[in-house]
Amino acid sequence: MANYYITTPIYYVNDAPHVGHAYCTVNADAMARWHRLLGDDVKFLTGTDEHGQKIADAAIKNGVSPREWTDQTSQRFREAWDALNISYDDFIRTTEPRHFETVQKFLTAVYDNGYIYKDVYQGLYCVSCEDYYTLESSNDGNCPIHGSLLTEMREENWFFKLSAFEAPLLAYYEEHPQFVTPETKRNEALAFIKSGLRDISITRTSISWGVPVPWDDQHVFYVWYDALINYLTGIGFGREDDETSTWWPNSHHLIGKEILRFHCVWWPAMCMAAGLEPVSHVQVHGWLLVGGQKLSKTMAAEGGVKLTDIAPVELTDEFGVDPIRYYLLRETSLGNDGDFSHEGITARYNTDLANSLGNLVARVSTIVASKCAGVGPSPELDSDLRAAAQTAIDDAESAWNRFAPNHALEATWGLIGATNAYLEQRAPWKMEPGEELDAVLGNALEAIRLVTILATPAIPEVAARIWTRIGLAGAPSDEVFASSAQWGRYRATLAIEKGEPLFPRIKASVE
RNA sequence: GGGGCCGUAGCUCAGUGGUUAGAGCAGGGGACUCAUAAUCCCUGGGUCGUGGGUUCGAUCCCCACCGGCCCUACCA
Repeated sequence: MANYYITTPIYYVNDAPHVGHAYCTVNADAMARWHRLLGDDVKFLTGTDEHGQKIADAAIKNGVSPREWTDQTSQRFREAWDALNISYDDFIRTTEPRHFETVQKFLTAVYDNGYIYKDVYQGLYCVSCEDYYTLESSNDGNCPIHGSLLTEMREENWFFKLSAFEAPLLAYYEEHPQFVTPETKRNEALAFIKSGLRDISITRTSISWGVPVPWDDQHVFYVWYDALINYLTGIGFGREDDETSTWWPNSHHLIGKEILRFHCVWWPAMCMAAGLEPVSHVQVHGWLLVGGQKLSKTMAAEGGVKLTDIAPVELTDEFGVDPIRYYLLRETSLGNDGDFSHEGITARYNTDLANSLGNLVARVSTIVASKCAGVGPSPELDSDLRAAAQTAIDDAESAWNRFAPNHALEATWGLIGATNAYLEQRAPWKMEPGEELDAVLGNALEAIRLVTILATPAIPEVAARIWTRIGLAGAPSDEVFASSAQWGRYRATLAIEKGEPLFPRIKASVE
């Protein structure tokens, strides 16, 4: 039993929810569900990032106030997460009063500790990007993306003394080898820190859509700077100290590789500056690619199907909620880029879900119905299947614990394969009713029971349905893993149901 | 310009401290018929991107190059 706090990034509401957001959120959800299964106290936080000039502009363009605009767009993320059966415990919006309060408390602490000072921000500005560049990061004074000439801008800003944290960050990395995973991403962050850190501008005077700077009412905080603090808002920093100490710093941020720098450099430094221990773990994931193409909204120009064009709800409507969750978790290993395609979803669906799992449940329940009068027999303690089950349990447990859902599911499906092979070998359909038949079917049912437990973080709805079909009351997530994930616990309390196919095969690749 | 990642069987990906390089899917052959035309068994010589280097020996170490990608300080 432990406390487990996991977060997704808060998503920028200028963008519609797409598969990339879903990928990250589903992974976090599976981890949250896994830890609830272990019996941990879990807090799973997601939400939306709602400040910044682009949001304010978008609102004006649509003829509504920024508040109304973000209300609408934030709601779309909630709808997407509802469609994907995301079990978040809290949904934060950076426009909420609680967030203002935490941000102001946090940054006041940083200010009081002497890590914020006023200076003139001077930089090269690209109107198209709405962003600043340094001379080095520019292309000889031209925008590296648009190629247009950058204009010199000056603005009085408050700065965060990031440069003061180079040594403390390196020490923190040294003392916490698991701070950033996988290791390649950790190396990337370390290389960046070692290359030298510059102070960063954290406020703006040119816009008003943001969190006001408490000690200077001319300024609001720069959007990224208030955004990171959401992780503390969610656990009551500066408002409910007990809540904060319950969940922090032993916490987990799941993030995409493109925001590594903010989470692995800025954020721990900010925490240190506020006198707070940094988050204990940042898990970095890669990107999904469509047809080998990278899909971010900045590369929209090229045309073709982009990941950002695919709404999660379209996918769940087409394939079902759990199949999409399964695909997102199974297909790629967290940390590397992965491939995303309709064909891939269809293949996973048919082979893993329909043929392996669905068919196993169907064939077993049919035989139980016809030869055991619908009552599930008990398993043998010394079954041939027991070793395969134990391997699956051990491997899946270890994989879930190290943020490797794909390996957890691979291990789980290993047991499904072993069970199908076991049935083939024993051929219960040829047996007369009796002890031998009961033993074989009891063992198969027990294997199925264990599979549903191991798979429930990924496919909670279907796992619960299978649980019911094999005659068990409640759901696999009702029990604590340590006691339920043991061979020999299967005892039917309800009648076995044949039911409709759990995953009807998909004939041709759709569309 | 600078930093970093990737390039392994038709496809999607594992992998190692340097011996005979792996899985799933697809393909081929066989078995079975309880099951969603499902399942089970057998079947994997692919220049481990290219060219060099180090070495007795490299897919894995070093260098260069080609191709794809990320970051370069507001896009999971």
